[in-house]
Amino acid sequence: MGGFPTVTDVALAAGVSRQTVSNVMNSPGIVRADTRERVEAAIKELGYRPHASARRLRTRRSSTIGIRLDPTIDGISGSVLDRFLHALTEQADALGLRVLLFTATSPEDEITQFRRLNDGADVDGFVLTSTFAGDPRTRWLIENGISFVTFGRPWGVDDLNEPQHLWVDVDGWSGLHEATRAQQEGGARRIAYIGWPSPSGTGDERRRGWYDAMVLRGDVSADDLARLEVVTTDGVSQGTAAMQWLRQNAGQIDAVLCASDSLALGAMIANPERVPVTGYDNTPVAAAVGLSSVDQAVDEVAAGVLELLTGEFGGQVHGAPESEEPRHRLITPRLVVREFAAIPMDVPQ
Amino acid sequence: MGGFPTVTDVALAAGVSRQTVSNVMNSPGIVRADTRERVEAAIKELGYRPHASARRLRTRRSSTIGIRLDPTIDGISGSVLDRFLHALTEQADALGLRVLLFTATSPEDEITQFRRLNDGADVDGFVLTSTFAGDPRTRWLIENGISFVTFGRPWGVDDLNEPQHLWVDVDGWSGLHEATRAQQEGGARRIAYIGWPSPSGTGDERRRGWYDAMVLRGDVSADDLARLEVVTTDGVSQGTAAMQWLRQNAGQIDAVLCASDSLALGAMIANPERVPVTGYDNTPVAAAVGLSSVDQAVDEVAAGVLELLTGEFGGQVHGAPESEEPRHRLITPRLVVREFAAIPMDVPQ
DNA sequence: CGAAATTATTTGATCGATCAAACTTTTCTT
DNA sequence: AAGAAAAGTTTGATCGATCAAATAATTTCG
Repeated sequence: MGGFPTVTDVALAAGVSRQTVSNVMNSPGIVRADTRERVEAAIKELGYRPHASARRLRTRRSSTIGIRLDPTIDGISGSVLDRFLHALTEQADALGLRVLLFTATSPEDEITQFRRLNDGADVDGFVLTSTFAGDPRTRWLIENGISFVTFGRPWGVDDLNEPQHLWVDVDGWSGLHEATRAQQEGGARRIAYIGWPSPSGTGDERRRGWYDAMVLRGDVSADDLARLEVVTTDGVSQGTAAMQWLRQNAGQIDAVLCASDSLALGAMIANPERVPVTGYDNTPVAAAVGLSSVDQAVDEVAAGVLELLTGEFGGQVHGAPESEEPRHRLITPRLVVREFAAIPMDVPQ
Repeated sequence: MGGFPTVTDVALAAGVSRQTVSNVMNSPGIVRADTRERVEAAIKELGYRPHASARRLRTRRSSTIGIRLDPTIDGISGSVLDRFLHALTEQADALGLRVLLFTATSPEDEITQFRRLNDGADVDGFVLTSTFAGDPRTRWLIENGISFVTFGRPWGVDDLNEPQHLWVDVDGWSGLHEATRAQQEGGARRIAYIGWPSPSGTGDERRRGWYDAMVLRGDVSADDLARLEVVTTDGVSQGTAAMQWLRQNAGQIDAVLCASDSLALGAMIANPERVPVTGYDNTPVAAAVGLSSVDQAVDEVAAGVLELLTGEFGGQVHGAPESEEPRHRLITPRLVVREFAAIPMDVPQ
């Protein structure tokens, strides 16, 4: 009755010592088979569950990773992070890891939180999202020897190969390249691109994917290519405006690619000719209104993040400095093609 | 050098005992002022942080609440839960509580997770979302004496006043009622409603809010009122279809209210006359495209959830059985009015 | 003023698990 | 078959904090 059973209770029931019970759970290999079975039976019988905090205290390991929950940024694209969070939680669970949330109002505040969670032994490491050039957070974590992996490559000049910085990212170039090729194979020649102002790490990558594919094909002049590109900040109404500009100034348009689903949604609205529009992020909104979109494959990202993080936990960080294992993962996104059908534009006939 | 400072280190530095240090942190009132200051100085000096797991082991309290991260359901409306999660994390933080995530594939699986997290002393209680009639989860939690609060009232017949079931919900009736009144005051008389099929706890509530306001005003006949209502499942294309149906069959329409932003987005697309459309949930999509919407006030919900949960932690559950404190909170949502301006429907002039 | 009451602080035990090292049993060598 | 090596199991100590009870310091009051 008195609370939950402990290792001692299990040991008593199975007729072995505490440590053997512990071994059955943590290094089953070193326990003789028949003993192990007896202990496992007792565990089941008593409904024993290890006390997570006690274990953490002793092992100095929390089996928990911390992640900051961003304030929903622009709204539509923010859902990528939600899906990532979900995938991360799910896969972490399968590895026996927990995901602890926290919030922060600024990078500096986030560093304070890092310190708090780390000092309190609440987490073993962190997952960072939305990194930016000269990010103070990664530097601080490296300096303090705290494990972390970023979703998003480091954008600083020298940082890309910093061995202490593990990262996973999605290959935006490849995503836009594939999207462009797909349209070209579908017969489109004059493919427009609505993107973000440079410099923007991710934005420039994506643009280059479109640009390279267009140049590779080579059936649009450089002048025309310039006319097929619109630069604008992110947002639905910006997408609408950009699309209107294109229709007036770019001549014939066979397809439109966008740097985000927000822009794509906007573009689609100002699009009575139903030119195929492709967005980026494959957000729920894209699915709902029937937009093609480049899917960031958050499952693979989450898997990569956990692989790197647990590899690190394995203790090889200070151990084998020249391990062959790569320090990052570049995930190839998937193009999701949808028909416009879902959204019957209601234009008076 | 050797790891982080402990209470003992602080005690040594301040020239007091471990326990006094502990008291300074947990019951500062019983420590003499000058002693307290000395200890606080030492804490600051050494950069001491209590070891969370050690404390949890001893106090048998984790200061952590568990919440299931739902798979993004319909996509657009799913973001309400994200915002709630964010608000919850932020406010929990201010109370010294942590938020731990988990996933589950079914209610049964979720119960398994409850057991795991509770037995392992990982969490002190749970927050449940998306409750439904006859929910097995709440019953199980009550039977096992585990603290929890639901976001969403219990929909079962007798459950509403079950004293063990603490809940916070948003008053959907009031939200739609206010939205209807706002349109009426703006001069609209024939206000249509696009809702979900009955029975649906939340859906029926919202519909009734519209209905009651319409009847109260009394300038639309019962027959007409019936024609102004469309029932459909949730989704953007369903919203579009419903709007088209209304335009053909409902006669003059001054405004349209919807049970969700998904429906509202769909309705708005099939709306060249620019009849005002109001959605529900105030999702980022609504903000992006300029839809009016009923905001669920997730901040208040989160505050209510934590109030109830920590009140419970305070230990009065088995203590004062007839406490005057209400066992639930009903939050009144806010109507957010937006102009259509953000989305210039691109109809050929 | 000195004993009782009150307040402040310290000491020893404990939460539940794992580590490190000691001990016992089994298996391998020659 | 005796001794060494390996495998399996047990014991005592420990992680860092708090609880409970004991002690010390201070205040109250007859």
